[in-house]
Formats: sequence, C-alpha cells, structure tokens
Amino acid sequence: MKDLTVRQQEVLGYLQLHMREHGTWPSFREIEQHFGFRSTNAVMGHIRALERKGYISRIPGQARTYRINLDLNDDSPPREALDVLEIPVYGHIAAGYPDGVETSGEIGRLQIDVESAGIRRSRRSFGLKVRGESMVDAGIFDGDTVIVEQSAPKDGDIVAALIDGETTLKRFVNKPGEPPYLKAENRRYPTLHPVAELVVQGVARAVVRHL
Amino acid sequence: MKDLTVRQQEVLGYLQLHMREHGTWPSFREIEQHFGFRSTNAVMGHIRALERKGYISRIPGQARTYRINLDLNDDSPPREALDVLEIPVYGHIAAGYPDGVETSGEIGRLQIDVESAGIRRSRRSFGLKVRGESMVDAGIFDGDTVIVEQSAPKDGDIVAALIDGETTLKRFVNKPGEPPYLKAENRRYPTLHPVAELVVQGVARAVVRHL
DNA sequence: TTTCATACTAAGCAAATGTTTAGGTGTTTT
DNA sequence: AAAACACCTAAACATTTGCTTAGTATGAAA
Repeated sequence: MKDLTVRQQEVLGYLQLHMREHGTWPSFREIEQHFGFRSTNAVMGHIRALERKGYISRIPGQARTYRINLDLNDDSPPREALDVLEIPVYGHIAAGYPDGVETSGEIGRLQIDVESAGIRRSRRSFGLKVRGESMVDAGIFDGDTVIVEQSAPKDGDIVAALIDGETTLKRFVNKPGEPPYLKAENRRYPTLHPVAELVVQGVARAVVRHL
Repeated sequence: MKDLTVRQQEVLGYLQLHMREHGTWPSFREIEQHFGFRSTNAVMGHIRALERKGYISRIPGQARTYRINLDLNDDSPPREALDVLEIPVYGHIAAGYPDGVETSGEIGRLQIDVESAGIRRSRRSFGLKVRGESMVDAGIFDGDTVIVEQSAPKDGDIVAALIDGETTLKRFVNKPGEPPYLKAENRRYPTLHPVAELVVQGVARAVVRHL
C-alpha cells in the first residue's frame, strides 16, 4: 500500500476515532467540522485519496458507509520473547466490535502471553465469558473464558458465532459438498444445522478456567 | 430491560448482522428490503420500539447512526493495571518445588494476570503440563496447563500431589473423621484411597488450554 | 517551465435517508 | 366491549448527506 500524507493519516485516524467513540462512521460534514474545513469538498479529496491508496472502501452515494481495509499481508511470526497481550473480555458481544474497540459491554480484562493463548498479535482477539453448557463435551464449561481470534474458521474449529443477537460457542463443521453448520458439543443440545445466517466472529484459540 | 417480541429480536439481530458483515449500520430502506416490508414506516415502528425498550440508541435525523446498548447494570468494572505474573511450566515435577531459580526441568513459561489465574503474587506458583486422562471429568485434559499455587488444600480442591516420584493431578478429599485421600475425576481411574505419603505440592487455581 | 499531486474555498444539485400523517388488521389486556 | 399494543401499507415531506463543478494556492517532480 502506498504511503499516506500526514493529513491523510489524520483523516484516517479520525474515521477510526469516531467509530470507536460513537460506533458509527462520520458523515462528510462531521469530518469537515472536526478539521475546521469550510467545504465538504476538502473531505472528498481526502476520502478519495484514502480510497485510491487502498486504505478504505465505501459504497458511493450511501451515507456513513466506510470500511477500513487492514492489510494482513504479514507472514513471518517473529518468535520473540514472551509477548503479553491484553485482551478485553465480554459477557456477550453485540455489534461494533471489529472496527471499534468498544469498551462498553466489557466485563473485564485478561492478560496472557501470545504463545500460551496460541494467538497472533496481528490478529484482533477478545475474550468471551462462556455461558451455558453447550460445549461441556469439548471441555468448555459455564464460566470459562475463551480467547477468540478473528480469523477464518476451518472445519472442526470451535467458533464464536452470532445467532439471534447473542454470541454462542459452537463447533464449526464444513464438510465438502454441504453448507457449513454449527454443532454443539453436548448430547443434550441440538445441532444447529443449516443456519440461515451464519456469522462467525472468530475462532477459539484458548480456554482459561478459574477453578 | 423489557422483553422484545420475536419480530423485534429479528430486527435487532439484523442490525448486528449488517454491522458484522458490512461494518456499517443499515439504512431504513435496507432494513425494509431485508424483511420484505413495503413501507419504511414498518421499520420505524421497530426501531422506535427497540429504542423505547432501551436496546438501541440513535441520533434522530442522521443516517445509519445506531448504537446498541449492552446492559451494563453490573457494578463498576475497576479498570486497574493488571498484575502479570510469569510462571514456569514443568512437564513433571519430582522432588518438590525447586528452590532457587532452577530452570532445569522447565519446559516453558507462561504469563498471565493474577486475576484471571486466581493466584496471589505472594504465593509461589508454577504451571504443570497435564499428562493423562485422570481428570477429564473435571474438564482437565491431556496437554492442558494447570496453574498451581502453593497453599494448603481444602476439601474438594484439585491438587498437584506427589506420588511415586511423579506429580499427578487429583481431587483432594478430606472428610471429617477419616484421613484425606485423592480421587481421580475419571471413572476408569481408581481412587487412590489412603495414600501412604500424601505430599500435596499445591492447589490448582486455573487451567489454560491451547485449542 | 510545465506538469502533477496535495489541499483547500465556494456554491449548489440530487440522491439517500429519516420522519410524519393517515390509515388498516389483528391479538392481548383491562 | 373497549382500550392498548404490535405490526403493517401508502404517500408525501424535509433533512441529511454525498457529489459535482469551478476556482485558488503550494510544493514536488518531469
């Protein structure tokens, strides 16, 4: 990706800031105000530049529809010393997470080194306080904290998925030839077969249980 | 918070789904289309209901400016600096806990904040890589790392105990009137009733599993 | 110098979007 | 039975908001 000018970085930063603070993207006029511009066309120029350089995407004509493209081209995980990561823990996750590090709804924080947790610093991760017994056969109990990394799920992964506005933990099954579905690891719970809208929020990488 | 109707839950779910998939909130007309409404006022009704019941907030007149209110009725989350502890991990522990900074036998290190691990800095703690299946019914599996704190065991605690030169994980049972013994949490394993020399090395406080 | 990119002001248009008013049909509660 | 509420259609209406065109200025690159 091409480099950004100082001003363009400021604008990009403001986009993210606004998302963090308000959970919504700013309109052109809000950006204009924030920077003290006297014309929305000043905004237009920067937005176009950011788009052209690949840092954001938008849907032309629609209001407040930004999208930040984070490049995940990095490949080599540099095996350093123990790298401790601070992870927000949620009781349940609603909307707004990926682009806004929304602290409301956070019920705690957890620090663990990346190696024990099996996560990468480059990926965004969060903790999830497990509720319910649907994963007991996989050794995940009510009250456990699961560390979830935002990445694409593979068959057999335990994933945090969004169903009916609640995030639940299930095993992701993706056999060739059939659509993916979610399976609970408890005989008493049903397999959520072809789910209408399956939104995987992340893949569980580690479990921390406080005995 | 008041309960939502089925339809209202669907709308709330769609708000979150759209946020997840597109990173933006849907407009009224997008909601209308998704549910097959023929009037944006159908959307208006649901949005108003969700707002009235406290599930979302918005900025009137502005486009795509939702905000989901997670109920944070619980007390204040004290955002303090977490105290991170570095813990040596052993594959097996023979003679007691090594004094000094003996790193031989150590197979790794783990860092975690004291709160998540449920340990005190004042006490000596170490990690133990679990081998065997003797504690599966307690949700501790082969390969898990257990964080053990050196302290006196209470009845029902899971302890690291020294038996035959090997440290194993068992549940400590100490009923009044009879001598304490160790019990495996797996039907296929025997209860180690009156053990000749019962040396408890520490009490398990947390489990960390790398999925 | 000329050209190009950045960085803006200014004014206005048109589409996107939220909002209102006026109904209609059920179901549940009083 | 009446009132209250959930749920929806229909048609405007008004604001928000993206977008365009026109023009000024500066500094770097060709």
